[in-house]
Amino acid sequence: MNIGQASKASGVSAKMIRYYEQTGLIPKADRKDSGYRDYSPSDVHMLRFIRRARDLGFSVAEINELLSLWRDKSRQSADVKRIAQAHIAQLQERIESLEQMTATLGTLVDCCAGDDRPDCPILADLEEPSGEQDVPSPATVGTGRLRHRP
Amino acid sequence: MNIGQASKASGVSAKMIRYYEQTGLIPKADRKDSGYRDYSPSDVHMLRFIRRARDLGFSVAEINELLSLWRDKSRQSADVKRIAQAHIAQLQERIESLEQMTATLGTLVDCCAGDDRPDCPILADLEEPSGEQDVPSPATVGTGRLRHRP
DNA sequence: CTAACCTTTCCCATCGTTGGAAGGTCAAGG
DNA sequence: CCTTGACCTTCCAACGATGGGAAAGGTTAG
Repeated sequence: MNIGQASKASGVSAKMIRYYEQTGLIPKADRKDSGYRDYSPSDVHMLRFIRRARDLGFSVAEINELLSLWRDKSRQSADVKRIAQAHIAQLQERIESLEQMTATLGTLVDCCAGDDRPDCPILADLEEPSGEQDVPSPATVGTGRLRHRP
Repeated sequence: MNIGQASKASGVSAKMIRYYEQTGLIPKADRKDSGYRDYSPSDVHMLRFIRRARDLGFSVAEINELLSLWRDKSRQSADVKRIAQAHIAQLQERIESLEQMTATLGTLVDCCAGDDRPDCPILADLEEPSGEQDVPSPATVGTGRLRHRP
């Protein structure tokens, strides 16, 4: 199976398949005489696993953990559960900070006349935050990102 | 005022101040004879504006829009309101997809014995998604990111 | 044989941010 | 005066995950 077919079958772009190989997330693919990479159905299986985990917001580093547990037949489901739970906690942190942002912005928008007068409470707040206490813990907001899927 | 003092006063790192200048988000700073950048209190004011907007999850591109409205004395608050509302909609989209992820993961974790047996429903689902319908609209998930704040 | 398509590797860009190296400036103290 | 340390300058690189594209070669149907 060529990379293009593996890509279609797994939903992972050919570019990303090569990238995952290059960074060691997946083992180096077999090569045909032509030099083309050759994928087996079980490779596609693994790629779909990765794709699915990405859709669930796991980082590649986390997927690495999951993959090694997946490959390890004596894996303990407790380990997987632990990783999943930690990931849920991360997601919830992100949700909370996003909700805080929308709440703040929503308040500002509600206060905004939205007409053609130049007095805008949104800009005013950006200049001089009203509550002084800005978004609760900006330090914990970042680090996690959502994936780029244009 | 040196860049370090402007940084402390605004909460924007010196690195980022230079980056914002370089990319044209803020105008080129005045220079002292020594070559050091020289910042006025109103520059610091602008930097705090930027900082606050980043905390609210605006992208630099969006901040560019906000800044030009801010600088434009005849700005219409309707324009600012429009930008803020669009941003809220974006944030809500992200929240929804994150909530979908946690819901799916939560279900899996609940089904997981969490003991030392190798049968793990989480891994099983990653292999063969149960609902087949994976996360609702993964295509709309990405593109927006949270900022990197280690 | 040729056209159309696939694959290969390689480099570049994105976005926001941090890190470091190599070198210039400034202020205080010996 | 000179040294020390804190600061500043520019430039270059990296992160993570992904896409874009070029140049070169393989494969396949007509």
